[in-house]
Amino acid sequence: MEKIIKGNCLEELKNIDSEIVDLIYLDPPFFTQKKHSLTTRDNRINYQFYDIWHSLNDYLFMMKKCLIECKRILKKTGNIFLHCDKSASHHLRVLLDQIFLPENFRSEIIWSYKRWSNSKKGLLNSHQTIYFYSKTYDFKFNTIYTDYSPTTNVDQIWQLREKNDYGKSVYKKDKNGNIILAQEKKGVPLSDVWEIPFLNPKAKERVGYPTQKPVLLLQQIINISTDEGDLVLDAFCGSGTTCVAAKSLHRNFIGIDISEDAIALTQKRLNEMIITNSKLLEKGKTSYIEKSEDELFLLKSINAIPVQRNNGIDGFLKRQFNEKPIPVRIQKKDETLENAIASINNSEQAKKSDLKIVIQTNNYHQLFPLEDEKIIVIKSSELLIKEELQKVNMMVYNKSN
Amino acid sequence: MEKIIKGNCLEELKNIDSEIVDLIYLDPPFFTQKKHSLTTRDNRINYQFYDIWHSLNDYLFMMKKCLIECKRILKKTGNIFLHCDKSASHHLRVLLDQIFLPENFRSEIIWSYKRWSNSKKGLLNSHQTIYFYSKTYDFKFNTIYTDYSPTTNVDQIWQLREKNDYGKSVYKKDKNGNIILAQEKKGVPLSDVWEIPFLNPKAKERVGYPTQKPVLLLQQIINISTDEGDLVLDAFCGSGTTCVAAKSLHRNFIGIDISEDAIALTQKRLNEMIITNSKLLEKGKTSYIEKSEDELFLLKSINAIPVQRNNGIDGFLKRQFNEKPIPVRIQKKDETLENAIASINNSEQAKKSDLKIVIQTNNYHQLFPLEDEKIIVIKSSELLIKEELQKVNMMVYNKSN
DNA sequence: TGGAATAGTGAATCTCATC
DNA sequence: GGATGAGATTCACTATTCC
Repeated sequence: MEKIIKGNCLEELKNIDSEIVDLIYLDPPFFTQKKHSLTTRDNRINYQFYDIWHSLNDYLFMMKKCLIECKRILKKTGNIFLHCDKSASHHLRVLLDQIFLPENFRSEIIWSYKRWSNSKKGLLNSHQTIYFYSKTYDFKFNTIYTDYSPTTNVDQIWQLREKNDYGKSVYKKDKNGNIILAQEKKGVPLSDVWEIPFLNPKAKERVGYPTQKPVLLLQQIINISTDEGDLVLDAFCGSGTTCVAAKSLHRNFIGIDISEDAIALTQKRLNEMIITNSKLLEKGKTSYIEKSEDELFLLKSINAIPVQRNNGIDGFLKRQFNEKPIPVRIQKKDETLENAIASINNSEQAKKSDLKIVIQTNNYHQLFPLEDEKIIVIKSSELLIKEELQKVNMMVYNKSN
Repeated sequence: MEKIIKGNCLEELKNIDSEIVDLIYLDPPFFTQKKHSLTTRDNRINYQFYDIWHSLNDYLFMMKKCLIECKRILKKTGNIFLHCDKSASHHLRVLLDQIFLPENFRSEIIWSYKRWSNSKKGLLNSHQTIYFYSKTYDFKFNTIYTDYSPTTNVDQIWQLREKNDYGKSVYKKDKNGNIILAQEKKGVPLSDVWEIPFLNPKAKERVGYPTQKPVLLLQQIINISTDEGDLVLDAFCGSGTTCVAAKSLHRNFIGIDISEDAIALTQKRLNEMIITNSKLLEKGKTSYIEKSEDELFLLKSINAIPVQRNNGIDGFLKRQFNEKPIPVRIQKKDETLENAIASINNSEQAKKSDLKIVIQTNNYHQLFPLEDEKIIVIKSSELLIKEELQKVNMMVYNKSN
């Protein structure tokens, strides 16, 4: 079943039979008290909706009525996910406790992401909350396993453990004192903090609808709480992300939205089914990091900001010279000092600076006298220490002769 | 001021003058309805406390009274951080809204960590929430800057941009078509999701107290919301992490706890922060909780192992000389080089070494020629750069005359 | 006075030139 | 031509300026 309904969510929910839905995902207005508006990239359609309410009670009253209907249509094994942000999350969870009861609270999922924004006085917001409740204790759940953390001790994965007399966890041993191997391990169960990249402004998946969520987020929710063929419902479907995710995972779905534009957009997306894989998730954050730990410490020790993705520059100082940035280049292990200097000079960005710094890290290659006023060469502290130690060793050697 | 008070938090708070505290951190029982108990590694002390309540209302009534007192003692520029977990966070935030008002809500901080799995049905719980409210709009806040994301390229942070006629953002150019460089950049402001490792069960820092929080977490809170000399209060101080963090950052503090054991433990931890030189080596890799970040980076950049602050030594090189350790001393901000050298020479531990290293970090005091063969003085990279920049500035000045 | 325009942001993508 | 990498681009941001 694929159903997209234009209409008021409260009224439309009333038309749905009881106990037939496996998963409800709700992404209602967050009570931001703002008008949200965004235009498609071709400037042809301006999507907007008003998240402005007379009072908090108005908002909560609407949400309460909606949640009551949701509970009714949910199967006994069904789950509900309510997406909110800091604006009203606490009030919404109080509602959820009222309607679904505290014992059916399953998780507070944190969707965390990095975002572009100007600095403000205070901390940069970079997460939203998704409350996960089930209708009963007997809820459907598929455990997803993720990779072990790199710091995990392999011994702990392979060996069975038990609690000793003091309640401490120790490796279990048989009568002969041999360790006992554990059963098959699948990885670490998925945690309740989900680092999923925010839908990037440049992503093809973006359709120009404000508050659009990444398909990946919805796929994860659908994966843990439903099986193929199950019925998914989104009562505020907006740009239709839930429907797209459900379709891609072969689930049945019902999408409801009050806006004509939203319904049209959802239909269009279902026909095109454009889902961009996050390159960042695919390749992993670490694949973008080109600097070694040593280089990072060195940069930090001179109060420089590290930059990746640039051949000539490793970072730049926090202070400026002539109101221009001061780029820094660290001599690489097998690089001559000349090459290091050439490298920073070739960098398109560094060319615009009046002063550049090269940090020398080894002495394998002698440097001919430097003419360029715009380049400062500094020996790294480690190199200086190495040189001094050599001097002292020489003295010790000479004396003992 | 350093004050550790044994007593009921409500009563003790009442004895504190109004509007004198800069930062309150509260880590109350979370309403888990459980008894928490943990034993020290040597099995000698069993710490425990009861987080069992007659009803949610009982719990909230206690917290409400506590928060009202907190508001009273907080300065007009003061901040409060309330640490909670999923058990009652929503109710606590409703309380905070009531007492501190919604407009003084600053952030919902997510402390996320990796944890051992006890595979249950559902998502692995791996975060806690810290609510950040201020007393007024005019609150104290120090922005901390973090590194740019590895996916960020230099070009855009380096170049000034403007909106063109179509409202698109493009690089700004001068009359000659050259790009214009941007202002000074400090990095990315700290976000509200903090990934700080949960106390590793084997960590030295761990003292055997249940619900113990990492010092790093508290240091971050103290850093963003107070300056040196400010007054920090923790009304449920437990194992005393807040006090340790406050002391390490040179803040005054008051810690309150009802448990005799907790008070004793806090005192013990505070006392151990002053560690005798003789204990230094046997401890080996001691925790470096009191080192400033700058010193840490400097030590790391020369491949040295940081040691806890003592009068003479900041760290040891990983390599040895004459089969003896090489201690390192970093010249402090307001310290003459002579004093730095005297300091390391006076250190009991350093006396056993054949070679010592002093890293000079400023030029305020001239150094007379050094006779001592056993001391190597190295200028820090930052100082070297500073000197070079001064030279260049002089040249620019002379030329223009 | 207070909403609207605007100017400054940086994450992560897309694009396009280069190998 | 596929892979690579540098550069440009866009926005559920935020603070300031502008009427």
